[in-house]
Amino acid sequence: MAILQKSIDKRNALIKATIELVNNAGFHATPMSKIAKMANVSPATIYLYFENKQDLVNKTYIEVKAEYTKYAFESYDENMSVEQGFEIIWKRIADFKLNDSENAMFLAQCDNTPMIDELSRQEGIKHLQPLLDLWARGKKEGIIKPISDYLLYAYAINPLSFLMMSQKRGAIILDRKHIEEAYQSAWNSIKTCDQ
Amino acid sequence: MAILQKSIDKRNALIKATIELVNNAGFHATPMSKIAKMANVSPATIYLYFENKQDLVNKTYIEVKAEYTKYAFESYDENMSVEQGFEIIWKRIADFKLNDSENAMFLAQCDNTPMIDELSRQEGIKHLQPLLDLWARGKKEGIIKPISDYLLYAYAINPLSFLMMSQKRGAIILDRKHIEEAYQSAWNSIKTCDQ
Amino acid sequence: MAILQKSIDKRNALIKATIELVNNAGFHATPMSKIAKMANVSPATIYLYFENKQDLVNKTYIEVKAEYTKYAFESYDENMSVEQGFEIIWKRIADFKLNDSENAMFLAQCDNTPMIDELSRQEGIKHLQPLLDLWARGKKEGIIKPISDYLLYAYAINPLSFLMMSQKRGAIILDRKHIEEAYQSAWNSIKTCDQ
Amino acid sequence: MAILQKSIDKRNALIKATIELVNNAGFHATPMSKIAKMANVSPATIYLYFENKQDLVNKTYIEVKAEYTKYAFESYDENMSVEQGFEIIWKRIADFKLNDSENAMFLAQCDNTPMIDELSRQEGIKHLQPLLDLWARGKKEGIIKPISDYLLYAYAINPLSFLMMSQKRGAIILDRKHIEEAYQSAWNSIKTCDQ
DNA sequence: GATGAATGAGCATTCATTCAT
DNA sequence: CATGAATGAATGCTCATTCAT
Repeated sequence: MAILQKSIDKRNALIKATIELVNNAGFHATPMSKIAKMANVSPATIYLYFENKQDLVNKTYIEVKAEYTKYAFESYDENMSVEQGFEIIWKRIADFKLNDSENAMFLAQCDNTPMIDELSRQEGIKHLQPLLDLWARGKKEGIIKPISDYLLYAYAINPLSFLMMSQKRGAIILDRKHIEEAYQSAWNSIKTCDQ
Repeated sequence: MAILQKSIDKRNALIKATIELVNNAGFHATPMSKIAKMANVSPATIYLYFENKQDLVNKTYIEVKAEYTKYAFESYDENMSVEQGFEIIWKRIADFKLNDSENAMFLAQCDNTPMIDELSRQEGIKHLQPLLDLWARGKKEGIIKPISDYLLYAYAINPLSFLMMSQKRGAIILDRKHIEEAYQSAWNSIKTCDQ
Repeated sequence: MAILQKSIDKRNALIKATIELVNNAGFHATPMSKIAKMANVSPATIYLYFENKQDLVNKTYIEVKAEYTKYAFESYDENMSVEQGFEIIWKRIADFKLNDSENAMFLAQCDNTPMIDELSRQEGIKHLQPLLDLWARGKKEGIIKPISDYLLYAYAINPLSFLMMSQKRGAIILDRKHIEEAYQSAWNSIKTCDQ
Repeated sequence: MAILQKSIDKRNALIKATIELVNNAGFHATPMSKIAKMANVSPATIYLYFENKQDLVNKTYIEVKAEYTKYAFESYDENMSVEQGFEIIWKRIADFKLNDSENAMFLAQCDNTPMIDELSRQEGIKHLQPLLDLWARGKKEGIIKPISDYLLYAYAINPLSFLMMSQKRGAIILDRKHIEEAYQSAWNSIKTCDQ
């Protein structure tokens, strides 16, 4: 195997270990030594790939966020109608949050905690642009309520994080029917009423 | 002042300090010594009121959660109509989350983090019963969608946490108009469509 | 024993351990844990008395330097003649350097190493003032060569450090006769020639 | 360039880097990786030329010491008179210490610190033999005081180290006049008095 | 010879918790 | 009740050294 590939593998193993351990115990309760052990490297090796613990978790956040948005928009096409486009994106996001729950949970923890640099947070937000563009189009067409994007996100997207956490905790198991109901609630909350 | 009152004051000071410090730095980045200093007591004194750090944060969570739900239901009366009752409760919750943001932020961090005992979490949820009862009535009357309470909560209530965090971070300032729009989205997402 | 005394004892034990260990191994090869062990306290206890390792060694330096100069000038009296005063001071310094060699060695290491803050170094120098005053008087009276104090110190006092180190290393054992010879050399090197 | 020359260059670069870095930060605060970087080689390469860090610093010491003594005796000739010979040697040493202060400072640090093997220290001393021989001759001729060579060195030579350090620290700038004064003090301190 | 990636051992420092007063 | 001094057990991070290439 190429030497470069080995490096990438190690980096990935570290990112993966970070996600899993931080999910289970939180940032500060996760020692570097444990991350190293889980990734099968020496603690010192982490510092070949990341500057320090904060950098490790920042980079992990950015990476997961990128993966998340890449997945979200993969099957979306700007020529779709607003409603169709929203449904496509929403379902991809639901898919990601509910199936790839390790990653989703990590993001939720980062987003509700002073665990991530403000800079990395900004970096992570940027990738949502296509959704904001879709909403802008929807507003112009009178299909989406003319309200702040923060409100739209709060009602259309963010509830999925709550559902993911609930499922993760075993409080509920989300089947196809739930997803459909959730989608309807999401759409109802942001579409203009007189449709 | 009664000696008992002095004790209560110290306990309250500890709870308050815990909230503020955990909000700013996270649970594990908040040393007991700092909490003690902010509450103007000796570190050892904390252990007269709480078993250990975990107990301190658990109890803090339960206390804040109780305060939260007490506030939420204070002006609600079971004789109100479902829609009226929901609006009353929702607006109280919005009030709490957006105005008493220290407390609300603390709850959000607890709810998205492995920081709280599962037991304490359960304990905290119980207090929401009146809202669940209201929803049950709404479903029977055909006013509220016949879907899982988790879904209802995810769409009707939880978005307020996201908005509170956004406001806390300075991304948005929520005025009366935003609140009204948010309420409409919340209601749209859970009411049955054919009204 | 008073609680205050116990504190002072611990602080002193730490200072003493620092001197001995740094003498044997150097600053960076002396772990805090070893210092703690030798002083019979926990590593954490050091940080109750000193801010960090650098602070510990700085404070140790200042303390030893103060002890050194206090000893040096103890039997000196400003009414003495220049020659008599110099002899008194010189012999006290010789006494200190050659008998209290642990302390003297520590000072020598600090003075020839980037181990001490520049600030602490300045602080340490201040105490030599009486000797400089004596030399000033000597120059005015035409007894001491009219040359820089640095030169006077280099020839009159500093050689004792070299002799102390040589003795410490076992290369020479300095008896009363050596001391007298050394004193003659010191005095010859700074007195004006035409006496 | 011959392959051998390239090797010598690397070794020299390592020695040079060691001196500069140890001067600035001390032995233990100077990582091998930094030495390697400054010498433009890989850390691993150091181990092709030296057994380990201790060996590197030992060899550096011996090399610098040899350079020092070579310089010191270069213009000395055994046929010179004792006084003339001493002046010649002394002035060469002063030259070295005050102009090649990087090297001189490194020696001073080694000589006042448990940084060097006792063996390497012995090795370094050997080269001073011509000076000791000169002194022996001087004693026989009644020109030099009949006292221990350690005393002679302490007063005649060692003060230059102190002056070099003072100059290095910016406390004094030594001009030709200072040097002449220093020489007089040195000579006064070791010559017999009745000349 | 030369390297850069890798590491185990070690270090300064912190912190939850205890205990004598 | 209340405390501040004390501590053992971590933890993040560094570094001399090795080794596959």
